[in-house]
Amino acid sequence: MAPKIVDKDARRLEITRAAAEVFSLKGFQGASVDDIAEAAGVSKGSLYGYFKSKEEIFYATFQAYQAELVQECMQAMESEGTASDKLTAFLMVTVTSLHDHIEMFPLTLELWAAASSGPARERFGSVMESLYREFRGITAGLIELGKAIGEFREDVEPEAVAAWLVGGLDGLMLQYWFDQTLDVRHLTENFLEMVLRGIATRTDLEGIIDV
Amino acid sequence: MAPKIVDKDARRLEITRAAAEVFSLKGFQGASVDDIAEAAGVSKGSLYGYFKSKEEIFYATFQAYQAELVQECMQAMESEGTASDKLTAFLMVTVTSLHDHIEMFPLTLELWAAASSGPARERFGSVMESLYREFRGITAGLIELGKAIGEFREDVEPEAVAAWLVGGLDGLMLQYWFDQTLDVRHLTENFLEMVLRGIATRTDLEGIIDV
DNA sequence: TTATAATGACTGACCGGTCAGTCATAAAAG
DNA sequence: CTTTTATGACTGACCGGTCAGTCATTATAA
Repeated sequence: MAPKIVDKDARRLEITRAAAEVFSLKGFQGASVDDIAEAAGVSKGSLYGYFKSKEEIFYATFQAYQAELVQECMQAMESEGTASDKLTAFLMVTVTSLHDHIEMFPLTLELWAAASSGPARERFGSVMESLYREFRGITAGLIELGKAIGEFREDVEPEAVAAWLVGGLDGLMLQYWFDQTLDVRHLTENFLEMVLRGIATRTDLEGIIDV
Repeated sequence: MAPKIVDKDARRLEITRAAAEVFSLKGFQGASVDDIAEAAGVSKGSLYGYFKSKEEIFYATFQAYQAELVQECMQAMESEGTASDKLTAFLMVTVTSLHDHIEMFPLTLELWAAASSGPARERFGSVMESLYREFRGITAGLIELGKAIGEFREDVEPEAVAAWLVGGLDGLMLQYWFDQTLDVRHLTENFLEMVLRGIATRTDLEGIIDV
């Protein structure tokens, strides 16, 4: 006498995948629970067996999307080479991943909006804060490393560079969303070259610049 | 035989000011037209004498907010000095202005979200595209200028630096919204110092770096 | 049998937008 | 100066529609 068993977690993940598409297409408010249920191939009532509210669905959906992205980016940080190499790898992997999944970008924009005002502000806001803090911390750590081994100059402030690079990625993708003729990878490569030249120590500089 | 005549345009502007607060607090979807009417001190019916839809109110509200910001930033571009000076002035004025009006930032986030998905995507999306194109164009123009007079290196790609600086501002303010302990002005000063060093020509560089 | 999953009709709150009517105003008439 | 009247700004009750969330019922596997 045991009941029908389903893998709840797997089912939840499946649902978030369908929800991601709907949210990206219609936004958080614009997507109705009926839309999501239909996209996921389940009934509305069943949905509420997996999530206790629409907000919950959105939250889980973004978490799942983000988890993939973060994992990819973190791996890049552990590449071999100088601090510059690692920083480059991190930025290029991130920009490439965002570029390749640009159709999901509205999900991020929706989260920003949800976290900025309205009833969900408290909840989503603190998630965003810690997320950015983590990203900045890791990036700043790379810069610190570069400074420690004399690769980067003493007057470089890791927090400043980290905040701008992390923020720049967001801002760049935003522009790309509105104008997909931008070659974000190329733009990033060129800009990063300039930044690295600006923060590298004299000795390293000698080797890089010429002309 | 005529009743009291009101200055429609002035009244519209007044209404957008009240609406800006409401939209910033509750978001576009979250703010009801009744909320806005109450905040503006007029009846809902009267509101529809000034604007033909809620979307129209939001659009006008953002336009008014943005117009002030853009004007301020553009002035900074026309300051005296080298290309570096102008670029610095532009970034610092912009970041300062955004910082001082941070309570209005959710309005921007709402617009991004509205422009990214849903029914208003077409309308708001094209506005955003041209807005960013203009900002990048002006910034890139400054870099071109610097290259032309030999202040900046030949291998600097104006479009790349422009896209990243403009995007970086957005991304930085986003982080600031979630964590207002960040000293955005200082972070920007330091990072820009690094960037300018990276894009300056060798000769200029000699003067700047030492140690 | 029985415990659980799944369903979808239903509900009640909310909201954008409308419209018939009110009222303060000021021009015109006496 | 007083009365009449044309005007349009303003009001708020109302309507049609939408949607998040519920629950009584049915299906299914053990």
